[in-house]
Amino acid sequence: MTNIKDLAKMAGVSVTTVSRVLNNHPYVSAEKRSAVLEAIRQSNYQQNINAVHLSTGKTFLVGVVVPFIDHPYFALLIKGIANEALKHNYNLVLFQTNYLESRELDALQTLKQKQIDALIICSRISSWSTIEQYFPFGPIILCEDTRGKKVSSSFVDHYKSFLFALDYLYQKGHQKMGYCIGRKSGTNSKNRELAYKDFLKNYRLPYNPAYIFEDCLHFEDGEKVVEQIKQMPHPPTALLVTSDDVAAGIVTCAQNLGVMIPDNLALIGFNNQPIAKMMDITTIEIPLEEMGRKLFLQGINQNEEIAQYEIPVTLIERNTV
Amino acid sequence: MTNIKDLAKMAGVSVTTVSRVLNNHPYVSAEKRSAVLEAIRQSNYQQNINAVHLSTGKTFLVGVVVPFIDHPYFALLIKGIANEALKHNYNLVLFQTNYLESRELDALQTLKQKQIDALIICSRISSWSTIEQYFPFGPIILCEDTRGKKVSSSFVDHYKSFLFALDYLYQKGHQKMGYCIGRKSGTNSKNRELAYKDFLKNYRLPYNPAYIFEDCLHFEDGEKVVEQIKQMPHPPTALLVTSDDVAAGIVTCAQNLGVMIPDNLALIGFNNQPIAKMMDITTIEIPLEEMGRKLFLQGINQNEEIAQYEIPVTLIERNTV
DNA sequence: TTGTAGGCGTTATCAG
DNA sequence: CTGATAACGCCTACAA
Repeated sequence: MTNIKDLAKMAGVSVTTVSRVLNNHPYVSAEKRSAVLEAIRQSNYQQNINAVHLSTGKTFLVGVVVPFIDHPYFALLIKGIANEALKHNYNLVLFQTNYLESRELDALQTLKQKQIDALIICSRISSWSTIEQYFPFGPIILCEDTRGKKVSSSFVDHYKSFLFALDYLYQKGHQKMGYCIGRKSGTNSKNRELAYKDFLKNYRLPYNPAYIFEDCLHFEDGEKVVEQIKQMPHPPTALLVTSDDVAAGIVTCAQNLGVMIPDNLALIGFNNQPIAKMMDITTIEIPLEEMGRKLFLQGINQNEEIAQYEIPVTLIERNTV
Repeated sequence: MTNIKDLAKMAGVSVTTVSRVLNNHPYVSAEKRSAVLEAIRQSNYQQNINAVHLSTGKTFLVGVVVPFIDHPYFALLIKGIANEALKHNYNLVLFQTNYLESRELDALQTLKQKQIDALIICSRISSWSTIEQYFPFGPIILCEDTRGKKVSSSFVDHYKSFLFALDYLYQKGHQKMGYCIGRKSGTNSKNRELAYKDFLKNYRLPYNPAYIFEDCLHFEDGEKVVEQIKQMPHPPTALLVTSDDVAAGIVTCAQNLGVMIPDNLALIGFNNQPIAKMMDITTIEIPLEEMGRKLFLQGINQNEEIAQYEIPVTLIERNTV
């Protein structure tokens, strides 16, 4: 492989000059520049990017941590991140953790090793204090409410959104509402749980743990929700479903099992995925791609101060409430 | 940041010795080793991985090219790749191309620059000859039938699978069958088209271009398929649907529009995604995660010869035929 | 078992 | 405008 030194020799100039034309720096005469360019052409030269990385201390690589990628929420987030990264000539290193702490640590380590310039953590399992230890090594951006902490983030105020959706259902006459969620731990889930409990307390409604459905991630998870509801003597009359996919699964399954929607069961999905539109599902729109974009920008703008961006959501009224 | 030289000074040894303990090489006395370890502990030392890369010429990074990640087919493929990469201590660089040739070239370029050790192209837009030019720079693995070419791949014989599925439908009494596909170009699609035409010719059935539905990628795309079919004077009686997601969308929409499945319209999906099981959709199972695993291994086993692995598929009979 | 010295390919500083 | 030369941080013959 020919290197910068070879080029210098071929063009009859110094490596410095070669480096200059390579990086489009000024102060190089037209003739020398073209000599170098010619040498590059002839030799089919290719920069060794690792050497550049070592020398500059930058890699134009940003890490993205997600528990799994085969989920519309994360897929859309990554899509937004990827599109923005493309604009800024960055590439993405993907860390699929399956919520394995060791895997999350790997990602953090990678930051410390300077293999990536920044790390975006879309969802985490590891504790706050372990993540904190890596702050000195580069920007770490989170996708959860970090207000009050010294970390940047773009996030949805899930407490507020849940309260809003619950209120909406209440106005529509519902008293027995529950919700479906992916996992119960995690900041976002905790905030929703808090909202749920506060809401119940506020309206003096009873708390029924059976109204909370865990492990609802995909379309097919809607099935068990409907089955469980059918067996309840006092089923909920409305459900907040934290992913439109799952809501769609519930709608489909409900149809087959004779549960009328919205009459027997009202539904509010989240994200406003295309599937929600097609199936006419009332939903809370979360601009995930937009959020991905923001996350990325926070990662690479080092001159920027620590900032927490709240991403606004909007209710899309359709026919499941 | 403390480096290997500092460590050497602290531990009172040479950089070589430090390097040895860092890489678990033999021939270093117990006491020197512990001295180095102690220095590492005290200094909170962290290797600069870029320097390692430059020196060794390897990055433990594998590139993955996909058109978009928010699609179950690619998501599952990536999932398989990611899981295997994890086992071998590799990380993944994700290239989302949106089928932009320039973006694919970026990925290829990255290989040439030695930023990644191998490149897995799950689906491509660029021509065969341009890809060929990058063979000298590292392993390039494809996800399409490359038999007869000098490239490694793991692939499904879509010609064979399509023929098989078509035959199955024919045995069940169908004569007017069509198919839904993501895009018409692409090797895999071409092979399916070929199978389709050969099949028709073989049974002396007429070719009707209206029976081929393009741009069918997601659940919601099922809607337009059903709508189009409803308007046809002579609609197909059976459809091969190259993604279970889309098949599920068709089932759902058909229900709403009064198209009976399988009586008015029989369906065979592809992939055997969980959604197919839940919705009782007959499908051709493609072990995508397994395929991802294979692809990855082909990427990193440089001693291995060029090889093309055909991934077997199986028909899962359910209730849409 | 240990250490010296050279190399990996670039960029950056600084003196012309 | 141009070019030595010193980083960048690590690995690895080769010599001892």
